[in-house]
Amino acid sequence: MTIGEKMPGYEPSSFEPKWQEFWETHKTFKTEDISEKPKYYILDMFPYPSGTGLHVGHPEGYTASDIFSRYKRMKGFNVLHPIGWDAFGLPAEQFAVKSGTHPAATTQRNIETFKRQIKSLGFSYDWDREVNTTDPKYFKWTQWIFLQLYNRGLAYVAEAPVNWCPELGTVLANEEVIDGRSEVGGFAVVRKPMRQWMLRITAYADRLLEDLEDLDWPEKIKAMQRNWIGKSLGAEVDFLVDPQSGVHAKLRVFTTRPDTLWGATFMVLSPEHSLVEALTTQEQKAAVAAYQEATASKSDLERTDLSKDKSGVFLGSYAINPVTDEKIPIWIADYVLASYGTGAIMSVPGHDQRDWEFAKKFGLEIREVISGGDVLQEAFAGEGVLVNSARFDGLPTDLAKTRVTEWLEAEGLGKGAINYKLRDWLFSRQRYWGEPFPIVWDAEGNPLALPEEMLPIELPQVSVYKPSGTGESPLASVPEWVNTTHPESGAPVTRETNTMPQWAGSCWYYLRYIDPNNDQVAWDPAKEKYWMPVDFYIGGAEHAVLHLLYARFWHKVLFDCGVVSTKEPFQKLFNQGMILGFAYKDKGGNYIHADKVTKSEDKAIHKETGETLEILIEKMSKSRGNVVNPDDVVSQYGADSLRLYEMFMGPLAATKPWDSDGVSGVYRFLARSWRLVVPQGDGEVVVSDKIRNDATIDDETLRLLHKTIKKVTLDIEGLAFNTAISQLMVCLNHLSKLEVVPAQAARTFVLLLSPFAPHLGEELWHLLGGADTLAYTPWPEYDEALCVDDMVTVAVQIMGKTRTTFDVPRDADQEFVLAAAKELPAVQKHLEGKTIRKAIYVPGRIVNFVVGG
RNA sequence: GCCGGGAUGGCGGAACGGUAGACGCAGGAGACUUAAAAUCUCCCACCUCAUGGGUGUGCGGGUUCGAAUCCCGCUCUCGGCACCA
Repeated sequence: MTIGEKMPGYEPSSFEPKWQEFWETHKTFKTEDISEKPKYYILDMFPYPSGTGLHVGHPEGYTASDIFSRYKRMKGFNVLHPIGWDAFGLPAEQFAVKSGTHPAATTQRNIETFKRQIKSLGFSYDWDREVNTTDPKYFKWTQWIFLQLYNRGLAYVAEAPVNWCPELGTVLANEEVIDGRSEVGGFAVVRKPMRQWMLRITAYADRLLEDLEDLDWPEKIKAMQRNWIGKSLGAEVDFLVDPQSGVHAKLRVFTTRPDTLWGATFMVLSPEHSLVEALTTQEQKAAVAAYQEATASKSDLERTDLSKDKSGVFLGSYAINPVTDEKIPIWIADYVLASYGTGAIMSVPGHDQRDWEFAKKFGLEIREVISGGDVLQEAFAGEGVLVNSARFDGLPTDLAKTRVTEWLEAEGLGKGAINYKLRDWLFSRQRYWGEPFPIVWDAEGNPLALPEEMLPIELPQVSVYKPSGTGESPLASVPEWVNTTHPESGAPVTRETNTMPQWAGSCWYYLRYIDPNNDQVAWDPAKEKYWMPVDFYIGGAEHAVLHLLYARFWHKVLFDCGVVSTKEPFQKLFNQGMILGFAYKDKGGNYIHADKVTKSEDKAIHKETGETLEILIEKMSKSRGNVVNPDDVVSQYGADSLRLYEMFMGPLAATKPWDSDGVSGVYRFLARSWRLVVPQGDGEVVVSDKIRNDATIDDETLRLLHKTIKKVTLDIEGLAFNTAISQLMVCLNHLSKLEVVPAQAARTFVLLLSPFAPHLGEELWHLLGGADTLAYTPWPEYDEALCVDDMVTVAVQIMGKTRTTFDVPRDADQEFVLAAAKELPAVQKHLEGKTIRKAIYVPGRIVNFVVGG
């Protein structure tokens, strides 16, 4: 689109940078630490400053939170709206490995790009509160929080099978492994035992679950967290190993179905179970060893592949079912996981599909103990009534679970138990670019916490960033850093060479924003009390379990330490939807970059070959060639148009495709808003003489204005920005047609527009005689009485079919309206020869005649 | 398989149980212009023997004077989880 030649048209580039500079130099959005005003803390999810810069998906959430922030300021709130950088992480380190550039330099450059881009969109952040997780002044306190965890026994070292990624040379958390491959890079992941720092998040499982109740979060996210924590109620039951086998041991199992105990016809241990060796008979030794080896070399992907057949090996020995006293065979199989429950199960093939498949394959007995299905055809896992279960026969499932558990406890055979899917959090990484642990090791191999006064523990300079491949971080190859003395005893010690995962810095950044420059404490308690909790947290759903669960965990620990005043950090959470982009594929199935495509009508044509391409709507990514850069949109249409389009596309929560043509629509709206105030002329920017201070507002305009204030206000509160914008369009369409525009009406319109298009808002406000900035001008109020019309259009239906409409006074009574409706010619026609059986009038809405005969 | 969302014109999307399709994009017609761009005005679900009538919110039922909206049963689709005993 070319901007009209006549000056002074709507030219965002002529004033957008000016206002950005104004806000910056006047510190317009500087937040008072503590104020008499009510507080409102609105937070964007912590961005990772990647090398590729922003794409149009990023500003969606930022724009929404900015609109809300600006609105809240105008409503009289003291608003905390900060931004910063989650800047540790793998990409900068991988770049360092390849190029030798220090990750700090890469990080710095990326942050500058992000800042430039973000600032060009006019977001109202308090830049004095910017934080950066890689800054020693910041990670000093990340390390301090780790010490609090350590001192409370929540951080420990364990030799644990971990997700080892040879390609990345590091271990990964369960959450960073997707389908047996690394989330970053998609490399294969194998299991390998290693010494690792773990955080005891499982100790908080119940609180993390229960406290979800009071949070104003999307149900979907709560469900995902509940699912991740995976609380199961059941029982632990002890199975005695058959004394004839010569082994005196008990096998403990966890089951959620104690009511099916009479149907347990065999047992299965995980291949890693500690009693496997002892329970393996001589004849089975070779087969068992081979199976264990095969399992160990399998990747998690192979091991969890559902479509594969059940596999397993008989150990040769037997256990005694404690309720039937029968001998049942003990097997190992990889469908039983070492890391869940006790690593052993009682197999009830009649009532568990996995056990059923296993029994079928190996010819094991399937016994029905719950009636209601046909266990010869498939396992019956539903609820039913107990059979073949001695004195418990006839009990329904739920009652039987309780009764059997009570009986097991009384008999000393078992007890009620709870299990969680949630595992402790694997907290160390074999990387350079992360926070060092404030831990040293003594000569005996005991970890010692360094005193708080020594923080921060900074990263040393290294010459090589590549992981050694042995599982040690690049820090291990810096002896002058590793070898040190203990500050108190003076004894020689070695530093922990692992670093913390990227999640560490983002677990508490929202607390640092409250008091970002404090070098005495992590944050001032009085300020924390004033600002917490975060009132509104906006970000993508990709953080549903990882970041949000970890941050909640840390927050609860800090709460127990008495350093935060709320038990939850984020009161309200909202996930904006993903923005997709049009992608194009040729006949060969290759993606064609959007630059090489012309769209005409509904077809996409390859500019060079003329081939008609397939049009797809997919997630934006470099490889698909469908990334839209906000810089391009800003230079073509201006920041306000980008912001407005992001919000106008559809509901904030919805996934929606970016259509660059759509930007021109909102651009045209902003240009018409400009022309409402500044006429198309040939000279300098002057306010239109149609705008008059002395003009009185006609009734129709006044009512439309109040309706608009109401709709925009309620829509902002409900995050329905798309419909707020459409109402502003309706309002402007009307104002544009007026011969004389009362200045008061124009000013109100500008105020309502300003959170969405703040640059244009400020510029027009200024032209209309407003003082320096409108950022703190009170938000317009509406009069409910002026939000309705005196005359309303009522639809007239015969048998629920609309036949015509007519206007009546809003407060006309039913009798009058029904009588008037009957007289309408269009109604008469349909009533002819018929009897009105029932007449309904919904005031101001509809008349419906039910007829018969 | 389990848990969540969705499905409305050519497209993005609006609609307290009450006139389905607001607002915008694309498209069409016109005005202005030497012309184009920009701007402005109007049209724009489908069918039809058009001042009217009929059909329409993924499919099939139901509740109701009245259903895109509520209930029951499906289909398709997008996210997430997935051998968790």
